[in-house]
Amino acid sequence: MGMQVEDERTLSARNQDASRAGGRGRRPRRDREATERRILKAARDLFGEHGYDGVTVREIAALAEANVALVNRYFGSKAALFGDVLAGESVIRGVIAGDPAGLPRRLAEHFVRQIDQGPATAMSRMLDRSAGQPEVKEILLRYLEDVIVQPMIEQLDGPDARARALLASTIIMGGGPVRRLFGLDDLRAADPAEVTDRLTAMFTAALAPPVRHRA
Amino acid sequence: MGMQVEDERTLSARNQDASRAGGRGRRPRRDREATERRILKAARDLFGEHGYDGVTVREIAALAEANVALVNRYFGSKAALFGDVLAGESVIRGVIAGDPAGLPRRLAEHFVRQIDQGPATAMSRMLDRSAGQPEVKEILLRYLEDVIVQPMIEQLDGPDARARALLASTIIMGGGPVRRLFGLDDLRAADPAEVTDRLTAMFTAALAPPVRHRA
DNA sequence: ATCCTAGGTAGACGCTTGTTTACTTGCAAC
DNA sequence: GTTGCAAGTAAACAAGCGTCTACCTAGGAT
Repeated sequence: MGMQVEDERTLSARNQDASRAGGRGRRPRRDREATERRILKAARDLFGEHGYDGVTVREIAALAEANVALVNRYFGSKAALFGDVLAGESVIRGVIAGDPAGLPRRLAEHFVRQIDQGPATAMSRMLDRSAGQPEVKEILLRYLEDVIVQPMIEQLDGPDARARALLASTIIMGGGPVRRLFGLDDLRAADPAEVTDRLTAMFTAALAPPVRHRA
Repeated sequence: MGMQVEDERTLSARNQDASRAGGRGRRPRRDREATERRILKAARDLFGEHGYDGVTVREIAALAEANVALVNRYFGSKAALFGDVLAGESVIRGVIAGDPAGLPRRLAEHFVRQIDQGPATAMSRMLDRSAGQPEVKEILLRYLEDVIVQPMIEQLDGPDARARALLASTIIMGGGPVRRLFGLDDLRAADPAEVTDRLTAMFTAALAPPVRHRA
């Protein structure tokens, strides 16, 4: 059943026979691509768990079972690697996309889903605890802008769309620290349907166009 | 060797004027208390601005115009100093205290006030970007528990009070990163009264007792 | 005038960080 | 075989961290 799985580790002779069909036949002997992939995956897991500052390149290399020097050799620097990881993360993108009317509920369900999934969701923990160096702040800001704030704004009618999107972002970004610090037990103890309803109302309050009067 | 100290530093002999006894006759010769106060103030400012991990004890000592060793001598450790700073911060305590019905609006007004005051408010930035070492996480957790979550819970009726308090905490804790990363201009651009109303509705959605369809 | 103590200081300790250098090794082409 | 080159490695680099020790020194008590 697992025949076709691209097992990224341990196999050394497997990837040799997979010679590129159409292109030039050049294939890495010791599979640099696979190593890069392992490093990237390790970085995604660790950054997602502990944030940028909470992870060392040595830890990344160890988890990837690669040499420390390769991290910098292949990705340039720790910050650049962080940027690459961020570029690959786009779960929330799909959550925001859709019909504007259902946006608050989709965000709420996403939030609750993160509670159910436990503390293993990668993205959320990257948002907090990751702005040590100014360079990283830059990378993080660009990501949040492109993936969360701007897509939201495009769905919003009425004035102050950006301010409203930022209010909703407050809930999104606050979820990480709260889950990480206080744990998940207390949130799980509550009825998921009701938590979803509450969060929907919270997001609605942040995002809904101003109600002048009932028109 | 017998040379007099030229004291290139801005000598702190200025604070000697408190030599005359007030009440008890005992007064420190070189005023340890004043030095401790300067260190504590410097720590409060810097931790508030950059969080625990973003500040070094050398920076604290420099800002306080004190020797680095004194930080550890007087406060035990950097983590303990952080705890002392936290213990002195209690603005939000007064915000939460009051009649339960007005709690959401008070929280919202506090949030807006932080926008108006600019990025200089100490507490908020300490909540994110400050959980590097497990020991610090412990200190931070205890503070948040005692000052925010528990006081909130005591004001809440109905089931799942803790989960509801955590949802409200999400907004509180998310505000820091959002303000820090995205700046204040876009939030300031919106009508403060409307932002306050939105936040009030957000906090209400998080905190209000369940409505139980046709209860 | 001298002593004694507490406030203050300089410097080093041991450790960790991200990064780089010099080297070795596997593997395909010759 | 031998060679060439990229993949991979070990070790060191320089800088920064929190902390601690040994040492000065101000200045009231004696």
